[in-house]
Amino acid sequence: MIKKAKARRKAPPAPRKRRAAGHGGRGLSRERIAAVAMALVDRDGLAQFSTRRLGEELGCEAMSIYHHFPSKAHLMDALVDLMLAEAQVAMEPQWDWSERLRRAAHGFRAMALKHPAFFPFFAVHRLNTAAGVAYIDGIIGILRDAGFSNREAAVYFRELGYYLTGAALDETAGYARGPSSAEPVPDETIATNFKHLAAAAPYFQPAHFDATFETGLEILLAGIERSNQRQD
Amino acid sequence: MIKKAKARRKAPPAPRKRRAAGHGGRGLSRERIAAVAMALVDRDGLAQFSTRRLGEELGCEAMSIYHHFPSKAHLMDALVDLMLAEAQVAMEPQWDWSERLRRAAHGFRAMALKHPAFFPFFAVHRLNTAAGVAYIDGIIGILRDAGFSNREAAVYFRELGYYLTGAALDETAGYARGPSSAEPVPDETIATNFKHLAAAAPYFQPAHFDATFETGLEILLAGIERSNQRQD
DNA sequence: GAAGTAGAACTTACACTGTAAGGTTGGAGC
DNA sequence: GCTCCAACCTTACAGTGTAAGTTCTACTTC
Repeated sequence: MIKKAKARRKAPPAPRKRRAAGHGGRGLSRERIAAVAMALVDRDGLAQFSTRRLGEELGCEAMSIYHHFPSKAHLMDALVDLMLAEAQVAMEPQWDWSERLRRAAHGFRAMALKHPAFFPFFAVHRLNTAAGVAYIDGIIGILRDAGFSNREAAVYFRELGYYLTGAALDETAGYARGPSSAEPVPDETIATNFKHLAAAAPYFQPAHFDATFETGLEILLAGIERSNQRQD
Repeated sequence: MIKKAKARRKAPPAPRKRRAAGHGGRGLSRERIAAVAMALVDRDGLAQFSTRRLGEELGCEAMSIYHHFPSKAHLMDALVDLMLAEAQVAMEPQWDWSERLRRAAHGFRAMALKHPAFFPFFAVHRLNTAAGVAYIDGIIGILRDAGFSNREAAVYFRELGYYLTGAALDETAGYARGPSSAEPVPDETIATNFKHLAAAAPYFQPAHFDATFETGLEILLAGIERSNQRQD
């Protein structure tokens, strides 16, 4: 049943691109594919990312990737887990629980800002990968160690998560960063018709991101701390 | 230069689907296209939404949509503005500023929950459509009326927005709703390896969404209120 | 060395996507 | 009867993820 596949070709076989394939060479592997994919997303953005472009970058055909990942979704999972590996939950017991939460929050934000192009994907997907559930479990563990009930831990985990996700999303896909509307409202229109926004506009610049993030985080942590004192 | 276009056809011209085209008929219009598009996204989800599917639903060819919208991005803008039209900022002066913010927050959340399939798109796009800047301007206006400086208004607008976006995103694309990982961690693994998460899992169910949202919102509003008293 | 084998990579093809370019139609205004 | 034009349709193209089938290559085992 072997078809005359070769005979069908118009051009000569084209010498296959060399790859070492040995230990540590340029051969493919889950790790290398994921790392190159992340670099590609970082560089060109999510919208440009495709298996074919990734193949080019890896020096292989697109379909070779499927030998290592059953689908693009599986590859994206690997990128999510790469992200999470960078946002390790602070497990050091020398800090009290609120300081550990603060550090975890900063780690999360740093992770997002390190991969701003990928974060919007991260944000709209459930965190039920291996590294994802481990991450969640770690944060809840901090809250439980602090003496919060399971219900309280779940609630405060969520409220912090809401804030962290929204903040990271705004800094990576929001004002002046993410995909714009097809016909953005011109600045002149804002200046004349939306005085409040125009007046506050300077404070929407990236220079104010850090301070905004910090004060909001402190409001939340203080609110959680207050409820803790009331309980005990 | 008129080609023999007709002669090229294999099948007879196919009687054109009737559309009234008159006032109020089944003819196309920006409004009808946007409304049907939103209904389609609500029903089948963002991933299934395409111009061809929309054309089917409208009873026209995909390309006819382009007579009313220059690109799909423009159409998506219209959907964003449809969403915002449902989340009107509470302008009623009978409420004090914190109550107006609370009502705006509830309006935002209700909007997201009314179109859970579309919200993830909404969340990762800049809000620089016509309705978008008007919305932002309205919220900032509330804060300015309350006596906050431009800087404070920008900061608190953002912090509230972070929370609202994150909350809505989690309720529409998070736990048990949004796109899952390709190979989700099975429940048994969570039960055995991630005790904290397993114990808190019941409180992650939708039944707790309302209460979680409310308490977090109150923490933020109280924090903002406290800073206001300190200032004045 | 030769032969066999299994894994890794490649090739082709298909059903989708958004949309550029141009063709057709029916009705309004003269 | 004529022109004009908005509205809609047709075709085609470059891009996507990926199923299915094919070929190469390194590593055994004689």
